[in-house]
Amino acid sequence: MSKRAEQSTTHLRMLILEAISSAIKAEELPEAPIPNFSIEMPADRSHGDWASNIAMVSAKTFHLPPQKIAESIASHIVLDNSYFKCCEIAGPGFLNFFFNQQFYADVIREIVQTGDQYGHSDYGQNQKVMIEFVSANPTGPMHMGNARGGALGDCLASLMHAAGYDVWREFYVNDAGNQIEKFGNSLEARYLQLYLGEENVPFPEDGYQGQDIKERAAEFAKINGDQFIGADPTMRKKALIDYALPRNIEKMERDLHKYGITYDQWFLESTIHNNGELQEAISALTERGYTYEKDGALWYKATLFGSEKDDVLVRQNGNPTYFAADIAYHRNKFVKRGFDRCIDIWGADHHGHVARMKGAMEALGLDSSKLDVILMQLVRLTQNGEIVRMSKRTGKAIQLGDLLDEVPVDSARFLFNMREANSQMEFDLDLAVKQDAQNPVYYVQYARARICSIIKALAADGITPHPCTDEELHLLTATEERELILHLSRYTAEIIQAAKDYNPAHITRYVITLATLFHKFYDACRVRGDNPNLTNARLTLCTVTSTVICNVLRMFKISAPESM
RNA sequence: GCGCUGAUAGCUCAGCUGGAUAGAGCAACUGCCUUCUAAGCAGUAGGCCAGGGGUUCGAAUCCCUUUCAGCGCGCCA
Repeated sequence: MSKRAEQSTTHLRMLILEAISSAIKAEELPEAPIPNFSIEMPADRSHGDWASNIAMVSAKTFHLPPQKIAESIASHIVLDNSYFKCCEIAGPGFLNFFFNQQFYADVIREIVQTGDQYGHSDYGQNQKVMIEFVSANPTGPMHMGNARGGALGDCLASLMHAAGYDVWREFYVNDAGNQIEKFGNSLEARYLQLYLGEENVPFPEDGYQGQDIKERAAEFAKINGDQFIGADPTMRKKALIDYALPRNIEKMERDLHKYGITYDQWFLESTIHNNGELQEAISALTERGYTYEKDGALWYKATLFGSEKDDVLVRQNGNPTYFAADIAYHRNKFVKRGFDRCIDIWGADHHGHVARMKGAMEALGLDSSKLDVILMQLVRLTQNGEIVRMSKRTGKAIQLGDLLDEVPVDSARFLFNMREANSQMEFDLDLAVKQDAQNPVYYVQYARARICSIIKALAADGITPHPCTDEELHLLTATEERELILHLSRYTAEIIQAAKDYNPAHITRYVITLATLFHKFYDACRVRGDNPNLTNARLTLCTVTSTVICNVLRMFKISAPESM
């Protein structure tokens, strides 16, 4: 909600409490502790702009029927100098409050004044928040899950920035460990196959099958020729990895950039292996007595922190596990870099890892509640009504790059943020490619384009908006106008709510509703008319609506064309 | 076997920490363009909120349970 609206609810709470006091003084209500009560917006607008359940929840303590309590409060409440014009008693004892004209006028003024900052708040108090997302394996191209994670993470970051957090975007690059080994083995096999024939060089069973591996090997061969055929296998693999890995990372960076995503940092897992922090983290656990040796491996006592079994940190062969590195990485986020809060976006198939990771934070003496993991369900890609399978291994899977070749970025970013992370979603390729009304992103953009068109058409006749007087703004009394202004007034609160819930989908829904309310207004109220005062007020309403639509779209890095 | 998610209109999904007759968009049907973009609006139809218990003034929402679905329980990442 706008500052106005927010003030209105805290103010209202105070007014209700004062009314109860007067009612007690007048001996209409007995002295009794007042329980917690809510002030919320009813789904049905005819039930007021704010409704309170005070009479119902206090029925017990006052030993009176809710209706009676409501009547007493209503008769004692003083609404002068507030944003409310009246209070009604309804249903089982709800108190329904209605905004007065001044409220609507002030909402519009506030948006005019704050402009592209409207919606921003200091709710987050500038806390340092890291959002780590996508973090795809650099061993191959990114898939559809990464596409969803990218849209989600990036928009969430912008959302939290708007809510007053100091946001940091990070990509964790798994450039160490087992899968890099596999990567090397796969590259090596493809490289050798080029010279020795596919039938003479077996491809590793657990190798990466993708076409991209062949391509990288071929590029490498083009540069280096056959000089590595007889080389030491370790050297050969290292050379191949050193060639291919940076290129894969660059490709991801390029693809994500095309997608509108720029990270503050690409954090290499290998840095933690090399700078001693991995060892530090392990030592920290050992010092606290949470490790032991068994079967030649170093174990972490995860069972002390809620897990069903302990976990290996250092394998028998001396190599640290992924989990050990991940512990060190998260320790780095909190201890070394001092983030107040860290959000990880993971695929839902990693949910088993969440409790372990949080447990490990506790084991290190860190507050695990500062680590939040958003689990993202998989995306089902559909086309022509059929599910398109995706697999990183088949080499035929639809990749993020392919998606962006087909689907406009605006469309992808919006559609991936239509559903909550935790719900499985269907991504309809046909719909995403379609540049028409069925695609919600166009519906929203169209509303804004319409506004631009109105402004342009009126300007052509010399009618331009100028600062509104109260008198003019008080002319906006139609239901469609009121509904639209009311919705505009809630934007800041919606941002805060969405930030609290880590849920950008809340905002895509908000802006769709905003577009709908504008279209309804457009249909019911003509801007151009005989009354210049009303025209000016409506033109201003159009302008502030456009401001809010643009604020949302800009926040999500979606374009807002002036004409369509 | 243990655990994590989820189940709401034909389809895709909302429904905020319990609130007033359960919502939207697609799809179907009916209307609305000599007036600011019809990429729009209005209307009709569509529901035992998976089943069953409980908690209370009040449950789609909270608790228990059953069924079904997806996933996880590696010295993989």
